[in-house]
Amino acid sequence: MTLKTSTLQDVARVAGVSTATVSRALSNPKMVTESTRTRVSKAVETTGYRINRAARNLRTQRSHSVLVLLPDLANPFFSEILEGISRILAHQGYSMLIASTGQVHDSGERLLDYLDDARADGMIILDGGLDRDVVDMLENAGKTRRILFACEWVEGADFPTVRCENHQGTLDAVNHLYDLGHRKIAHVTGPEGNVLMHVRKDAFVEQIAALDLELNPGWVIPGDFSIAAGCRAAQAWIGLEDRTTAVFCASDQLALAFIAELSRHGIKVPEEVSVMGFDDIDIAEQFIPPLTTVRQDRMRLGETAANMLMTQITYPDNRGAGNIAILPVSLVVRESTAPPP
Amino acid sequence: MTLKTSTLQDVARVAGVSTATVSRALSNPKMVTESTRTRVSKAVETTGYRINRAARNLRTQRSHSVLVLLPDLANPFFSEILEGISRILAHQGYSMLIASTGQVHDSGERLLDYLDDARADGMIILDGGLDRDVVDMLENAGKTRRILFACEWVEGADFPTVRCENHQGTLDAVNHLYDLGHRKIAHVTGPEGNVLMHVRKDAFVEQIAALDLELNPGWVIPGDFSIAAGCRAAQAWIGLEDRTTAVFCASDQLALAFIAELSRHGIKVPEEVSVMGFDDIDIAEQFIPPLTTVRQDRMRLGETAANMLMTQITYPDNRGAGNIAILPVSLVVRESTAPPP
DNA sequence: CTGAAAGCGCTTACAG
DNA sequence: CTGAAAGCGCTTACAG
Repeated sequence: MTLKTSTLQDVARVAGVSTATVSRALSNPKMVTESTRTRVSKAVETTGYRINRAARNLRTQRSHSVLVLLPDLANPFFSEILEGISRILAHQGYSMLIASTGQVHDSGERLLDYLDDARADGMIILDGGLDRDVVDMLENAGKTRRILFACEWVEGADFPTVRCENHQGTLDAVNHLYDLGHRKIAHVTGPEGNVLMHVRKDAFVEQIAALDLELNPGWVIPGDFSIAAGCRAAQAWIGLEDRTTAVFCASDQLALAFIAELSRHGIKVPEEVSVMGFDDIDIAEQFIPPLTTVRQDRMRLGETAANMLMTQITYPDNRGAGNIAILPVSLVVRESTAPPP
Repeated sequence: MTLKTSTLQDVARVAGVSTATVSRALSNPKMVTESTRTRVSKAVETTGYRINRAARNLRTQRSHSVLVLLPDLANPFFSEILEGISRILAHQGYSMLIASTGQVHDSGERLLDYLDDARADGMIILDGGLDRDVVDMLENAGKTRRILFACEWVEGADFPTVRCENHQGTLDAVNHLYDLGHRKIAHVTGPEGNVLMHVRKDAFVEQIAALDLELNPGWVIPGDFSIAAGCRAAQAWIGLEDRTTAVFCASDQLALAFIAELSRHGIKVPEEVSVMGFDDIDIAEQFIPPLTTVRQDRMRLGETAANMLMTQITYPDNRGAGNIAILPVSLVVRESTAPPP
């Protein structure tokens, strides 16, 4: 029943040394003699001492925590990335703060405040759709070495980033459909203004051209990464005068909802149309039909992001090296794609 | 390009008042005259002052953050609960720290440390499967008013909790299947040792008895809330000598994987067997067939949990009142259930 | 290797 | 209504 937690002072008194020595024994054991070390250890034990992080943070000007900014807390795509980030941070004694872009905005805070008010030493941003002025503010504040973009990024800004091979993944997807015999392929895009949306769409258009395939204007269907957009996109596809035999969706959530909406209209996948996603979220494999998709190793992405950020925070002057990591993707062929009817 | 952030001192100097006055003007505006207030505001503006939270935290002995403990960061069930929690916290100027039980353990920390080392003012625990000695430690430390269990809870411990009507939801599920004409119903359980597993299983067994239905020992299939367990449970069900015509799964993830595995074995839902879940995660509605399930309002659950915890933290002496909130559930009938073949 | 002392940036009784 | 001063609990040059 420890009601009042003990301080460094208490430990020092019990061990019969100064607080400076206790501090050293704890944070840099080899600076003190073996005998002091054991006396301090014992004193820590008997007093039940726990460091007060608020005090240490104030003194060292470090918060020992990192903010992870998500576009949307409800999207399961991020769960495993968080797992990866958290694993690395915990290992280094860092805590993980989470916020979503919308809520930071709604509560009237500025993103930069997290860094400025000593709440976070750095941030991992998973939202490439940040308002341009927010991005500018971060950049102008000279905080680029405390910020890292993961999955998404901001074109033209000087932030380190880790992302996956979006371009290659998209080519793989289109080629897979082509190899199955599809010649009319549609694309459901991510949200307008999002980098991933552009990269994947551009790669799609590029490869369609490279394969010398037809591409009607209506075959590029605007969406975002949500379930609702997938349903809407399916309705748009159904309404097409000249339907395609295959559809490449910019995310799994989109693809799953797309297939579900088709199903509600009695259209069967892959018998009547092949559908692919991007991401390989957990449920993709359990869907009926199991979803053909492009796999991103989200755990590794999270780990890589956290490692890079920790390095930057620890060695802020190490400019240049390791500013960008691009992780491989892999095509996962399952049953939502088949030769055209 | 603010390189050095300014302090209260700087503001005080510019405004021509003491730091005490600046502090008051900022945190308790009505304590100072209108004219001082405007002078301070201007000084804040020109200096670009942001409060240093580490300093405030040390001084006030409050961290203004809350830890949310998840059993598993990768499970999408929690995403929307986080959204609810985060919304309330952000509104009150609190930050949200996230960790998973496994990682706290792996990194050699004790859960109690978050409270003891001034990292968090309170915690919301979403993991009822905590080791008994961890729970005892939390209870013995007298921190029960800083901790709240949400969704899950610990039997016999004196922690406030918010949860949903698990018992009623289970009865609704069984009754729904009964009303469709099912007389042989199986149950795939949650993880051994988990409260929800017990409550739902007991309610299931109770209602089966109340309806005077048969219940073979093999019809209660052990699982956990994961996808893998759903697949395993399906295999167990398939291997049954005397198969049931309906299955009630303790979670949606379980149910979705169960159906997927059946599908791999050529067994159709609901034509050959009806399957239900519990939770109503986003993807449930998009599954094929759309999943019949018991809906928990996860956003509201998160909001309620956060509100209750904030009240406890703010008024720690308000014992007794509002120690438990039980939220209603609702049956959502979709297409994974039908009359028996 | 160890200690005395300053100081990180706030808030809050205590006086006036 | 406002200010001078103490202090939250650490860490770290600076001496010795």
